[in-house]
Amino acid sequence: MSEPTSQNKPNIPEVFLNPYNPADFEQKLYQMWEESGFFNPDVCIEKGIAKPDAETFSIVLPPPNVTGTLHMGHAAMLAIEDILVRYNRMSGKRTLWIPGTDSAALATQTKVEGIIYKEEKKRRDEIGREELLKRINDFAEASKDTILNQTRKMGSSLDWSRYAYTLDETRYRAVMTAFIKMYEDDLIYRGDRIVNWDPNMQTTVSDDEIEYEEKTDPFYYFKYGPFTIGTVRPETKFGDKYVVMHPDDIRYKDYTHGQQIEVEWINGPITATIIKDEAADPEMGTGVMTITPWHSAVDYEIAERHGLDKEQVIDERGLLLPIAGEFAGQHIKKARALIIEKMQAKGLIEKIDDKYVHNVATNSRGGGIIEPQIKRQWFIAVNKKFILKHSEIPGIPSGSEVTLKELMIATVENGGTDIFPERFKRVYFNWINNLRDWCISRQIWFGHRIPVWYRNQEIYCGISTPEGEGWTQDSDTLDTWFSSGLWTFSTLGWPEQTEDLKTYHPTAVLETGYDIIFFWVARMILMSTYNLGQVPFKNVYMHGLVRDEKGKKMSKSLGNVIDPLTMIEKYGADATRLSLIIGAAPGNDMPLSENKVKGYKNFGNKIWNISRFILTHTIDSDIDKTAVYSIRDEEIITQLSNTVADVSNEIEKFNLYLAGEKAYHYVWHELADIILEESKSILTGEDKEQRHARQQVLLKCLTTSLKMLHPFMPYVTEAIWQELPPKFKNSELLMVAKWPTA
RNA sequence: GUCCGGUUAGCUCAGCUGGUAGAGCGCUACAUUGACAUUGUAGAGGCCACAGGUUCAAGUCCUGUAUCGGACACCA
Repeated sequence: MSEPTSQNKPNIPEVFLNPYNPADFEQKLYQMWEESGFFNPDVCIEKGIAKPDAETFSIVLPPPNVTGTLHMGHAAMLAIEDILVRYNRMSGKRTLWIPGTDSAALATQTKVEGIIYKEEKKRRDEIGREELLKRINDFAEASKDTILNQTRKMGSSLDWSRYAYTLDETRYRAVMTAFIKMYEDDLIYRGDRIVNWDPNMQTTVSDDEIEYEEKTDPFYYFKYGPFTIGTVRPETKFGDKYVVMHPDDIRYKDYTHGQQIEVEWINGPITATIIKDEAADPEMGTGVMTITPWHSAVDYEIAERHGLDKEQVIDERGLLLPIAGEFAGQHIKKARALIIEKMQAKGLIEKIDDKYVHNVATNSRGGGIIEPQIKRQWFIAVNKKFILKHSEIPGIPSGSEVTLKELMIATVENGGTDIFPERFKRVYFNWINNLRDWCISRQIWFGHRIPVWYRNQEIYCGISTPEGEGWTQDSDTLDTWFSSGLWTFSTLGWPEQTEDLKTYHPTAVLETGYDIIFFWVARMILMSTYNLGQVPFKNVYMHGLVRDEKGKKMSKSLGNVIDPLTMIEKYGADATRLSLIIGAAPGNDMPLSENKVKGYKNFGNKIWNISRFILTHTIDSDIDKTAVYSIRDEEIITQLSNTVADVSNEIEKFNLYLAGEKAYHYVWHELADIILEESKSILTGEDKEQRHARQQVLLKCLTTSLKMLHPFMPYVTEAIWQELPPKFKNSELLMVAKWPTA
């Protein structure tokens, strides 16, 4: 008998003759997945991939800004979440990953206003609320596909049929329902309080949205009657009629609280009142200060403690008010020098320090320098008691009298929500303990408008305009984090009691960067525990920031930005994903270099070649024929299932970096370097039985490895899977193949 | 100021509940037209920041020091 010639021997698919080129496959594969419908758990149940009563696994995608573009931070987030989702889907769970976008109210409005001003030289007021909103909405609508398509490129197996947008109809109902409920529970109130005012954007900004910039300015020492006071901001000083010192400061023991003295000041003599308060630090300068309660949070608190007058000095646009006398109407920036000139002339300046370094508050969402102002705003009371009627939160029985702050603490303290890595729990508690009432109103137009109407002294809160004439709606909109806080359940259809809500809430895990633990994580816990009596998610997994190879923050000015889309184009999505996973311990910043991505592209090709080699030698194999395994064959099989068990275990513990590394190491340095090498002689040897057995072992190694690698490298593994002869696989799509178990 | 991390091979970092050190990249030598243009084998290189302590045993636990970084607060 002669050996079959290459003519009549079955051939391996031709695609394997060339190296794996991701660009040739990725788009087609994604389309195939999407069209299969398996991103949707309902379809998985329908087609028998998941049992109707299977455990659920749900994640909400932290919604990227609707006008944004994909950066490495997104890419890392998508890689991590998609690995969890694909693993759980293959494991037979009812797996749901919900996509969405965020209106990013302030940032988006700023952007569009900027464009309009540049092109038409028109400001917000000249355009009008309705027209501006239309333009912003059009802009958001037009740009949303950019980020969504870039999200697809990473291979994200999101259920697009459940796409949510923070401003769409369902989310609008959720926001209104939550607001009204909180209003009726007296947890939302309106008050005059000092807030962070952005004179550029003409809106308040929350404490968390502020960034401090270091600046060097002159520091002035002024004569204030018998005292010397210091300031960097002379332009706020016109109304300073209180002089504050520490009660124990012996230098000023002869002055008593409430004592009045006459002092010569910027625009003439004024009556000053002595205030003794511990907020004055005796170590600081002369230990004496004057206060400006309307424009400083600390001063405001002192004034509140002693019931002092508060006067506005600077208006909302940054112009001085009549209290400034001859300087009234001038912008603070220009007035400063003139005021100093006048003070100099009056001999009220003792000394000037030229190089005083201090922090200036700026609006991190694209606005300008923050000017504290007292304004009438809406707040959420975090320390006010109320009755939580229904509760599934550990340690909080239904009907408990609680505060929102207590709910936020209990959720994490009692393990209703677990945070990884552990150390962020402390960060979370620290923040909650310092939490003040949350200012939720914004003076911008893009966003959910506050559902409150006014008529004379009447006030009405409801979803639509009240009956009768003469009502006007509050012109403010809600902080974008108010609607984001509802995200885990508003995306599932709340306030309707939908099947989705019953099935998928609480969600399994929230995966996000540690930089938004306060903005978002804490607020979701607040909103979910309050509105549903449920924790929003059982686990929080914090990833670090993606940095360059030297650990520096990526920034345009440093020129060290690595663009995920460029990486996908050059090396493929699989390589990009792996480079963001391996070597990235949870919560630690991850260094990334183009070389690293390149290295993982090689790995993709390695898998490709392993497949080609195994297929070449097994394509003619009869898998139905019984195989007699040698001891070594058994050993290989055992090692394979141990590896899978190991990888599964690390994924369950959220140690994706270990899971990825172990899978990588097995495939390259065990399967390829050792098993394939030793198999060569067997495959070309004379012993037909031994050869047949080894063929079956290698096929098993191949299909199992492809499954094991799929969550990490979905494209190349699926591309290979599609080329396998049907007799070698038990599922048409690798994406829904059953996760191997020992 | 308060809190939290880090300090391990030339570089970037792993090392979970304590049992005399690991990966990737880089480097050196050799092999290789090969399943692999993207390969393999072998190798060099670390008193695990420092000083004490607990222990039969300490990168690993405790205390302190140095140093780098981060978050938050304050800044008249």
